[in-house]
Amino acid sequence: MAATLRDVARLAGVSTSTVSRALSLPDLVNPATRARVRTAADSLGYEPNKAARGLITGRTGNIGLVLPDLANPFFPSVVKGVQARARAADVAVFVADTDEDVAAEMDLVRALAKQVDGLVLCSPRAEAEDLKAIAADTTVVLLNRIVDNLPAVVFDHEDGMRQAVAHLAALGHRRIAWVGGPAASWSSDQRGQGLSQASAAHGVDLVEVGHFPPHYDGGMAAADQVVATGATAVIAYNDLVAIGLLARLHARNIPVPTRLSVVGIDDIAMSAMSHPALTTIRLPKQQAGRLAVELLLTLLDNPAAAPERRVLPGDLLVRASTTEAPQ
Amino acid sequence: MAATLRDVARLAGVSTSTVSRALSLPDLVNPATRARVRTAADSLGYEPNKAARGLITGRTGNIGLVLPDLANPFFPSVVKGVQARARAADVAVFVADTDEDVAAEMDLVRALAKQVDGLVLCSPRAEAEDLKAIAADTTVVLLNRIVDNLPAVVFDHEDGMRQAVAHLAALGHRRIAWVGGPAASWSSDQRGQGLSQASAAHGVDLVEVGHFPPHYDGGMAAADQVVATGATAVIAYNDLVAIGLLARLHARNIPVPTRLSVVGIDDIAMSAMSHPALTTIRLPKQQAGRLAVELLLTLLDNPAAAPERRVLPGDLLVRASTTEAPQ
DNA sequence: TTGAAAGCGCTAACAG
DNA sequence: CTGTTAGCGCTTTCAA
Repeated sequence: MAATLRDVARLAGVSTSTVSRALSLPDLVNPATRARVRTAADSLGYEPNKAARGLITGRTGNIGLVLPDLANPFFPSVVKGVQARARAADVAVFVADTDEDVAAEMDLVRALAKQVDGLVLCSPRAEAEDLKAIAADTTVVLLNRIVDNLPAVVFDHEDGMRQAVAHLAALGHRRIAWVGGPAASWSSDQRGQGLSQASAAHGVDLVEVGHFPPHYDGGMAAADQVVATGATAVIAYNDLVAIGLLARLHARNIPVPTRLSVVGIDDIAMSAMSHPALTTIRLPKQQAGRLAVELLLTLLDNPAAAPERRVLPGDLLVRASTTEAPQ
Repeated sequence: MAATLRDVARLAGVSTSTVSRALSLPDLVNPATRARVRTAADSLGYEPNKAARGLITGRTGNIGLVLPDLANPFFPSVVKGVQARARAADVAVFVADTDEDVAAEMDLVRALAKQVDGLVLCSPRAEAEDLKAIAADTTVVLLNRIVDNLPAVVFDHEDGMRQAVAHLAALGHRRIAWVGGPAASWSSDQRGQGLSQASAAHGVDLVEVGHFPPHYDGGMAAADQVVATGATAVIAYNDLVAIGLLARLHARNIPVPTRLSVVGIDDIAMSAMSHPALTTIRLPKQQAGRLAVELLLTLLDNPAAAPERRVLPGDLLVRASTTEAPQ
């Protein structure tokens, strides 16, 4: 069906190796022959067989992206960033969704690892040890997770939380509730810690109401506990949780923001559409995806390179869900 | 690094061909040797190299999924269905997002086609001719699109629209607006047609307000025109558009549903969270994804099989955004 | 039931 | 600068 290197060689009247070189290392071949080969290749619509090439070079030209849940709008943004950068480098992307299941995550990672040159693990929930084991025999870049000195792209959660607390403190809030995400989530952890520091610095009380699923239902579930803390403001693990909070507060006739201010994190599209629109920390999701691939490609070309870590700042977006503390 | 067939053969004291057979065609090999080979393979943690196998069998064990926009929650659901079914068959999935760009779509499809056994094209915007051309040299299953007799999984849009119109007509609505999606969208077309028929059957006026981008902004943009039609109910291309409508109507102080009833399509998670919650047509998205892979795998195993078409029904979910026609 | 041999499409020494 | 040779890891005739 498809033309092979030999077909091109035959047509151009040269050996297969010359064709191979003319196409991959043009400098090593006489301009005249190079042109002849190119013409032949074009006329046959020749496209190299990646599998065959990979067999010998050991590179597949594919990478894998593993993430917890595509239904959370945070992740599609990351996917877009990853794909954009990958496409530019002519590499294809396997995408795997773990459904927030730690066991499935490791299985998927291991299965993918054998078929790709490298892996981007986005917000992985697995144990640090397991991730290190994977990284020992596959090139891996972490996204939104730090494990020892594995290469990683992360958001500056600490700074984000500082901005959120500063904002609320300036509005007179003295007691802030924190609705955490999954216990296995590194970012939830980071945010919680950043929050502790920032609230100490601002002299406000921080009340943690526990861990909740990182979506709408989690927010619904957390709302009553938040209210019970007596806090005048709440920061949620992410926008989805914040929107769930909003829904439940609305149902209970607790006015936002007049009685309770609500802050989300991520800035997913939906957060601008909620009622009231959500104050949130915008995270450069696509950029993070692009950068992760960038790091991965660098590492693949130069395995000896030191593992890099890139920290991306987030920024506070003030919208209608936060206002001055009551009375 | 990884163990090869030869390593296993050596350890088991047999030839590579025997190992190959013991693992892929166990019946053709003596139970005793088979066991020996299996033990050897396990102890080495042997995993066959897919690329090498593909080189000879012509099958990669990979499929591709191309879709317009992961940021539209409709598509992640499809992805999940596709991945679930693919995983069960031990095939990996390349995912490509075209960003609703027709040209990019064809490029991606062509690029992917060479690296996979088959392709699932979800809601493709390309011309029928182009899709047929692709299908001529790659196994393709269409999802949410019909082109001649290519294999496809589709939703019964006509019936869905009938349900929507019946619902609104029963509530006394006599003039219904339709906000269409992208002009290149097959499903928008189908829905429009279904709507024409259903409204004729129910004796209600249908007013088409044109084509809009299939997301929140599209709904925002369409809202004023919808109001100007004097319709008492509006059906939107999808839930995202419907939610955009809701937002703009809210901003203009036009009460939903008392003054205007709003119906969406898809039943994305967000539609249950909007204010008011959205009446919509639920589409079995994951199931469609699973089915598409199912068809694809069947076709790959039996290329001679007649192209099948599966039609999945949607069902009306009545929520707070629809009520009786005013006065 | 098993092994030897050939070869999928390509790249990478190594000569020339 | 170019051709020859060897082989990546696997499956599949073909004989034995």
